[in-house]
Amino acid sequence: MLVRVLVEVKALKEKTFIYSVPKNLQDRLEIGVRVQVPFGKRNIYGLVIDYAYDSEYETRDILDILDDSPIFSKELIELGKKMSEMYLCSLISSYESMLPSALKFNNNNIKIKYETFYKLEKSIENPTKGEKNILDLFVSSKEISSKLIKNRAILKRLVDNGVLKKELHENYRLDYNFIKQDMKVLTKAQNTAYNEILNTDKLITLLRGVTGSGKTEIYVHLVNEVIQKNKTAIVLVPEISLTTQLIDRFRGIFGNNIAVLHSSLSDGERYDEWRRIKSGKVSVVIGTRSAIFSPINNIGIIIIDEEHEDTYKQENNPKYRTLDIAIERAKYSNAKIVLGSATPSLESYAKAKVGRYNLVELLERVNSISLPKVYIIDMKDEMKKGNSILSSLAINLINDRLNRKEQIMILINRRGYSNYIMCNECGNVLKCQNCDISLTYHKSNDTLRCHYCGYATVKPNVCPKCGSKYLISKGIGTEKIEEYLYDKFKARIVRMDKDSTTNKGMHEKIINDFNNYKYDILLGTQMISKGLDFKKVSLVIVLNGDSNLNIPDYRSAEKTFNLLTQVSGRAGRNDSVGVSIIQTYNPSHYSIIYSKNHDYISFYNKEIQIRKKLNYPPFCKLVAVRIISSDYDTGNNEINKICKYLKNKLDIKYTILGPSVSLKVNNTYKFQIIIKYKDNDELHSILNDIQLNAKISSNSKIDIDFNPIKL
DNA sequence: CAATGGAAAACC
DNA sequence: GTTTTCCATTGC
Repeated sequence: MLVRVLVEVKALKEKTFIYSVPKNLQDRLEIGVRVQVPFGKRNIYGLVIDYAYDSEYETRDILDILDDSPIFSKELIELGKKMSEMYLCSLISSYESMLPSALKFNNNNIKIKYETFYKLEKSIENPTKGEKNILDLFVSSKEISSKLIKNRAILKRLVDNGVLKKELHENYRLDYNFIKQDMKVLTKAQNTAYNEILNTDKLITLLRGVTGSGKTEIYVHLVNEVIQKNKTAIVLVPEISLTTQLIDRFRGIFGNNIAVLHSSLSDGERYDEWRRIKSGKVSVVIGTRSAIFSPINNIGIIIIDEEHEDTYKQENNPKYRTLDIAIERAKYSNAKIVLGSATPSLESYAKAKVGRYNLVELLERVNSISLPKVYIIDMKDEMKKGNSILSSLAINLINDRLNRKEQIMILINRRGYSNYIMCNECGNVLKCQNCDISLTYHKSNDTLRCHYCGYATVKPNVCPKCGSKYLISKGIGTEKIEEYLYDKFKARIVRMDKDSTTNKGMHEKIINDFNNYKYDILLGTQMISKGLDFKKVSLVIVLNGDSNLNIPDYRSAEKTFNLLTQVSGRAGRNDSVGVSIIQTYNPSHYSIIYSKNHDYISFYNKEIQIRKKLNYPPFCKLVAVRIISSDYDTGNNEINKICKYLKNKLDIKYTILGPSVSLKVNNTYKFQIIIKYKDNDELHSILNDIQLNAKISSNSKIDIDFNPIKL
């Protein structure tokens, strides 16, 4: 018996090896188990990914099988192979991305926890009082946890005499408390949408529902329907900590029949959840993108909530798009896919409009609560009035809301105190030593920090270049706003950004406290713009509504529109009409104008024309070819070689942009070429060839990224 | 012509 | 990844 084994040697680009399986291991061997094999002079681990029928080499015997049952089903084994082809990454990286780290090839640190139980084997005559105490426990249940049995000595005697039998049960670290909730009756609009999703022949449904239209309740009903048919569901969310409300709802309905794959789970907890899923104890998995690889069978539906979010793209190998994986898995199990969003990505909406996806739209909020009124404030005018941070309208409305004991959310897209520190004498801007990025001042601990690499240093008193002591801070971040708000309003303010939420559970605490009206104002970065639903919030203010517009990316308008629409949807979700204020220096930009009226369709129509004119997705596809190098000159050299080669190989059907000049980040340089294409076949094999065969200097490496999200 | 060392290939 | 092989260079 021969098998193909993927060995755990990362430096090996893509080699699998054929081993023979000795007789005594043959009945335990299945595809998807991990094995120990001899490799050269040492013994290493590997994964059985196929049977083999002959080998041109002399084979050696597998030494041992590590798993009692395969850690990958056949479906997932095939998916791993497919991913490595699709994204031009190694098989190892494919499979590793699909596993909880506890199972990664050589990780022995995480152990399964066991709890000891006892089972009654036979009865005894004339038990002593102590024995009777123990035996009485077995009247109500067959198995009793060792935790409930106090008297160890008698227990041991009963086990020794064969009265009780010891059994180990796998124990899960997580224990959820939940209050059982009832399914809500769907509104007429929700019910129509629900039926349109259930009855479609198309693989993918795009559910566009304005904020507050009750998408979650439709998901609940869809998942319920799937469970009734004895099938399973995967529900994907962009970031777990921002989606607690959705999870609470699911847990309330489905109780312990769901597993949640948190980003903040410990490795042990994550392993436990993985095993609960694998053992078939749950029907629903809720999680972030990697939950798409859950070891769950017989999938009936895959829901991708907030489908437009960038977090659905993995940034390291395999650089997959969650939807692409969802499609593979849905096809395998004959499942449906639902993409949900208030502001679908242009690509998804375009596909839905031409009929490739089933388009379902929910245009009204539940109970017809009107969408917030949005004011766009031109900060150029406000500056003339001397309002550099908050406009007069914002100040008035904040005071008004504070008096009415209502809550306020303020979004500023930058953390820290000030953006950068500049010397007023020589104009020097203080930069990170590892990156070509200016340092942000954090007043709370008087440090300068690099938001790219994490470098931190105490703020110097004098300019490191000219020695002048006139260092001035420029620009505003969350810390400064917090200080300003406190001075101006003396209100109860809580700040939520990457700095105030580093400790485990802080996120939830801030959200809960704010929800319980322990604060008047929630101030934060992008973090507060998504998924949160606070009843008492009646005013939302965006301080630099145009900050995304300055980023040179073909999606910057889309990002701006999404952010502003999502944020202003936060206000007035209950009975009062909410108000949103967007402060900007670009009040006439279409992404801002259309977000004022929550007018996705007009935004789409405008933006799609621009995409067409400039030939950007959805009118073409993109792939980034990058060189990552520790040395500027070598990297520059390599990317130019590749660029030349590609220009030679690819005909005019392909547009090659770049190579772009690289900034230093964390002491490495990234050089990039973008290729626009429509038809992938020829390009894919050329890129594969480059990746496998191009001779690249040892201080550089090549990196290929289909559908890159950072240009 | 052996010794050396660094790059390339093999490892099943 | 470590070990082995290959091959060009160097030294005598």
